[in-house]
Parts: sequence; structure tokens; C-alpha cells
Amino acid sequence: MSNEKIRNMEDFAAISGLSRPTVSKYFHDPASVRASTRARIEAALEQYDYRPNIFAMNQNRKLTKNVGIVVPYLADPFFAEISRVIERRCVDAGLSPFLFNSNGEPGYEVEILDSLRSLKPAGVLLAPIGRLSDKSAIEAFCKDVPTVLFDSNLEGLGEAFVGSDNTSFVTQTVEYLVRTGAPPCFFEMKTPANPNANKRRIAYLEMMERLGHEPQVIGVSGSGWAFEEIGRQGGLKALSEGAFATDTVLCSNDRLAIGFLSACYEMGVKVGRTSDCRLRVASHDDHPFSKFTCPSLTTAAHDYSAVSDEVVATLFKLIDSGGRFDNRIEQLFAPRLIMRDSA
Amino acid sequence: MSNEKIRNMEDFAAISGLSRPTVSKYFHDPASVRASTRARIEAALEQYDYRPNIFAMNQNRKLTKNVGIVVPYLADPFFAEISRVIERRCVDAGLSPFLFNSNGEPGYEVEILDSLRSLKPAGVLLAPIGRLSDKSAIEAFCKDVPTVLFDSNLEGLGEAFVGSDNTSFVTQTVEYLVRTGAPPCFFEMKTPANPNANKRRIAYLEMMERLGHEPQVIGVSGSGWAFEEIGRQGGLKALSEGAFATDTVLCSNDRLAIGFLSACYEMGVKVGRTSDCRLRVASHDDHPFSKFTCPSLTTAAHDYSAVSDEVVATLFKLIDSGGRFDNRIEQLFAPRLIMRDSA
DNA sequence: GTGCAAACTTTACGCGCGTAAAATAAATAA
DNA sequence: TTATTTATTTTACGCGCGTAAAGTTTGCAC
Repeated sequence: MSNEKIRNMEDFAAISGLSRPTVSKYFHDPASVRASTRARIEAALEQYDYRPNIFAMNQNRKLTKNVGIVVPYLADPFFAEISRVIERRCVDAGLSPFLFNSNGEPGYEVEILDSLRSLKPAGVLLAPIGRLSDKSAIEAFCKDVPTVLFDSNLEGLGEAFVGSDNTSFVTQTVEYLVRTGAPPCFFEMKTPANPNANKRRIAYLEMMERLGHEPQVIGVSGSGWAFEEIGRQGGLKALSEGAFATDTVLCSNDRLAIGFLSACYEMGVKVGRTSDCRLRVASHDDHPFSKFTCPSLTTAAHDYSAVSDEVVATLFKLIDSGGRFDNRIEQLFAPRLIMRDSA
Repeated sequence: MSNEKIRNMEDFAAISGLSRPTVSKYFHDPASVRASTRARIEAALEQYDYRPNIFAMNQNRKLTKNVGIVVPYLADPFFAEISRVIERRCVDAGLSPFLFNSNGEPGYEVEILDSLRSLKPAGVLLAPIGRLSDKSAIEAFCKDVPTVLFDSNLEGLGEAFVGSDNTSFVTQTVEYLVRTGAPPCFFEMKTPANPNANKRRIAYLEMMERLGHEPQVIGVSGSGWAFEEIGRQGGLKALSEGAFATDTVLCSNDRLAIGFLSACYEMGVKVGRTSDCRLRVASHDDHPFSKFTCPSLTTAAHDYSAVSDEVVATLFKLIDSGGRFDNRIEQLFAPRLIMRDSA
């Protein structure tokens, strides 16, 4: 590395013996310049490690290379994990991802979208908070900025949706539970924040009917995103009231199940599929911690990798198509049953 | 909202009947203009919801209002939580936080710092990966950008460090465990990623000596950030070998303890402080999930709120001081013992 | 060698704002 | 009232780059 000071692209172009517009073109798309030119630039880059000023770049570009990633609740390892993978894919594709956390607060979600607007992003990947989201604000945003929704589908919003097939989650778990024991009761939040929860309840009811069993939904009260605590409190209450018609409980999601299992433990209710157990518990999501619950949690796993691949691929397609699709695309991925000790 | 199009600050200044430099000054610091002027701008702002172009703003400002927040592993809810609080504090102070996740990869940590450099941030809050971090790269970065370290202290790097007092964690837990039962064995990773782990082991050894008990450190193998799995595997091995000299185990951190508890459960080792239990287990961090383990985990809690307040306050002081302190500041906060069922 | 397209250079302008300097106006103190 | 401080306006320049247009060179096929 030399010690001559490269102050701007002008300087850098000079020392690499090229004109500034050519260098500018290279940074816009390295493949757009001749191989020999590219080599010269890259050699100079090694020597002087110049980087274009991103503010000046983005100021004039009609389309920046910025990508916004917005998740509803980053303290949930599920979102931490998926946003990590998405970020990486964006970087690999030469885009600059910016990660934002709505933290379950619809007002903050809107604020994020507002500040995202001024980043002039090429596209945005948005996992909305859900039921409580300010849909008209999101709709307005999607009109201005090419947006792909993921995780939670808000009907009609954004150019595309990529997520997991909620029905298939439940179909698989219910089928498994019925095949191997008693038909499950369904344990969920009465007023879930996330629309996926509604799809799962409906799928449960349909599946139970199809299999000829009486469904039983136990809705616990509580709001917000402290699902574990809600599951625990609801579990303590339901267990002490003997609310479950069968010995099998299917939780709407793993975080609820984590709380429910802690309630079972506290009340001395042994969970598992062996004969000495009083309850079987299963759930959905394959939360990173579900392997470490006591007992380990039987659940249905999102196809993380497929979802994140597809959500990024869809965004790239969207950007290439100039930010609009003719028709809104919906892509659902099938989950996979993970059998562990709890059911 | 009117439908006249405000294209830039020029237009906006015109409709609010002021000059552009005055408006510019307002956006730089609202308190720097007369109250009546401020009112006029804010009235116009309501009507036209103009926002300055952040790229043009940052291009010329010697000091931007950007703040970088870098955490080593966002899938750890501890970091998700603390970064959330810090982000919020920054927004409230009129700064623009940008959150980055090193994901335990030292190479990526350096990449993040590189791209942060070009954001020209007023300051950076960095929780380094730790032992594996590229210290010379971080040192070079800290020379260029005012940086406050938090969570893990890399000696001498950055202008300040804010974190929890690791010694106090261990002093409190060991004291409690000894007072209420057998002296603890210490369960940790052989080659921990995080320097805090070393401080905790040393504190354990010192405390045991002070109390006149024979220390026993059980170091489990494994690397990376999958602490739960490492704790589980190490736990299974240690339990089956009967490696623990006493009936009390103190884990270096909660994530390890979560894995260890799942190993205990799997092996039918009952954990708790009642007489029918074979093992007591305690730990450190008060991980968001430690309340939901089976049994719930006795641990020592970071003073999240004090740490995040102080880390942000320190950054503000640093920015006000022009990016440098005369002497490197270290601020440690005392943890608090959280007694639950596991010990 | 001719012809031609692609790549490159030169020139020139603009983006939206920061910021400095000098002149003017307004608020405050005396 | 006058002097003084503080705000504001005017003017003017620059930041680092995108990008368009017109001319020049290069590589390549024939």
C-alpha cells in the first residue's frame, strides 16, 4: 500500500492511468469494462485501497444498491437467523443491506419505512409485524419502493410474498400426532400478532375435521411479543384447570411451546412420548432453541435456506424488472417435520 | 398536506419564507434558530413533510449523525436486546443508528468496519467478537473513527469500554452457592471466544481460594458460537464420566447452561435445590430464556439498562469531545443475582 | 488493409446540500 | 435611545460523484 493520498475518484483514475468516467463505470458494474482495464483498476485497488464515497455515489444514482431488511422482532432468534442469511446473500450480490428491527411496535415500523425511503433503496425486504401493522402506511410505502414481503403475508401488499406454508406445518404435525397417539388440542394466543397464527388455527380445525376428530382450541390471553411468558402463564392456568381434552398439545409456535414446557416442568407434568409421560407436546417453527428444551421439542421446521434464497432471488428479479411485477407473486415453502422427544 | 412538489431544500425554504442556509441550520440543530423561525419551519414541515436528502447532507458534513452499532452475534438474544435499546437511545438523540452483525466471523467483523468507515459515522459502538478478533484491524479503525467498546473489553482499544463486572458476577454466584450448599465446579468452554469467559474463570479460582475450597474447572471442547450445543455435548460427556466433584455446577454463561440443563434432563439427572435433586446449576448473564429453562435458571443478571444508558452516554460525550478522550475510560456495572429454581 | 462496434477519453453539467463570509435585521441589554 | 449581541439573508463556492454527448482509440472480423 502506497502512501500517496487518494482523495477521490479523480485521483484514483489518475494513478491507474484511466479516466474518471471509466473508473466510475467499473464501480457501477465491473463487467462493463474491458478485461485489461478491469485488471488495471483492480491492481491499483490493491495498492491504494480506494473506496468511492457512498454518499456522493448514491446522491446521483437513480437506483442505489441499498437494500432494506426490516424484521418485526430481532430478539427472536428466528428473525436474527433469517436476516443474517439474507444480509449475506445481498453482500455477495454486491448490494448494501441495512437491517432494521421494528421491535413489535407498529409506530416504529412506520418510522423505519420513512427513514428507509430516504435511503432510496433499490428494494426492501419486509417482514411485517402483522395484524397490528399500519397497513395503509405500508401500502403507501410499497407504492414508492419495490418491496418483497416475507414471513407474514399482508394480502395484496408488496410486489411479492415469500414464506412458509402454514397449512402444511399443521397438516404434518397433526397427521403425525394422530397417527402416533391421541389427537392434539391446539394451544395458541387468543389475539396473535402474526397472521400466520390464524392460518395455523384454521389449518388445525380443517385437519381435525378431515380426520374425524373433535378439535379443541385453547386460546390464552396476552399481547405483545413475549410469547414464552404468555405460553408459560397460559400453560400454568390451563394445566391447573385441566383444560386439555386429550394428552396431546400442539402449540401454535415454538416460543409459546418453550413457555408451555416450562409450565409443565414447574407443575411436575412429565412431557414426552414414553409411557411414563402425561403429555405430548409439539409445535411449529424449529426455533433455534427448540433442540434444547426439556424434553427436546418435536416441531416442524421452516426451510430457512429455501426461504432466504427465494426472498433474495425474488428481490433481484424485482429490481431487474424495474421494481414492478405484472402480478403479485406468492411463494410458499413446505416445512419439514422434526421428531424429537416431546411427542 | 399540499400537493406542490418540494424537490429540495431550496423549494422548502421558499415556501416557508426563509433562506436555505437557515433551514439547513435548523436541520443541523433545531435549537440554533430563533423560536419563531423554528415554528415556521415546523409548520411547513407538517404541511409538506419534506425530508432533506441524507446523501447530500452527509457528503459535505465533516461529522455525520450516523452511528454504527456492531455486535458479534445477533442470534444471541442478549445482543439483540441490548442493540435494540441502544438503537432507540440513538434515535431519541437525533442520531441514525446502523446495526451490523459480525456473526462470530472475524473476517466479516473487519469487512463491517471497512464499510462503516465509508459511512463516516460520528461514532461507533463495537462489541467485538473477542479473542479471535483482528486486533490490529480494530486498532486501525479506532484511530480513524471514535469508538466505544462494549460487552467485551479488548485492552487498550477504543476510547472507552462499558460493560459488566465479570468478577462480580462470579463472586456473587460462588458466594451464594457456597453459602447454601456445596462449593461449585466451574463449567466452561476450553477455548472461549469471549474474553469475559477468562475473567470469569479467574474470578472463580480466586473466590474459591479465598473461601478455602478446592476449585474444579471442567473445560469442554468446541469452538464457535453454538454455545448451547457445546454445553449439551460437554454436559453429556461430563455427566457420564462423573466428572463433577461436588453436586453444584456453575456455568460460565447461560447459553452453556441451557445446553447443560438439556443434557441433565436427557440423562435423567434432576436439577434444583430441593432434596430430591442430584445437581444444582447456576450461571451468568440472565439470558432472556433463562427464565424458561427446566428448571428455571439461577443466574446473575447484567444491568442491561445501565450498560446501554452508559454506553450511549459515553458515545455522546466522546462525540462532544471531538472524538478523543484524554485517557481511556472503563466503566463496569455490577450484576445482580437472580435466584430461580436451579440452585 | 477496410469496416465497424465496443470501449474509452474528454468535456461539461448537475445533484442537493454544507459552509464560509459579509451584510443586514432583529432581539436584548444598558 | 443606543450599543451590543444574536439571527438571518445573500452570495458564492465546493463536495465527490453520475451521466450525457461527442470525439477517439482499440479490438476484431473479413
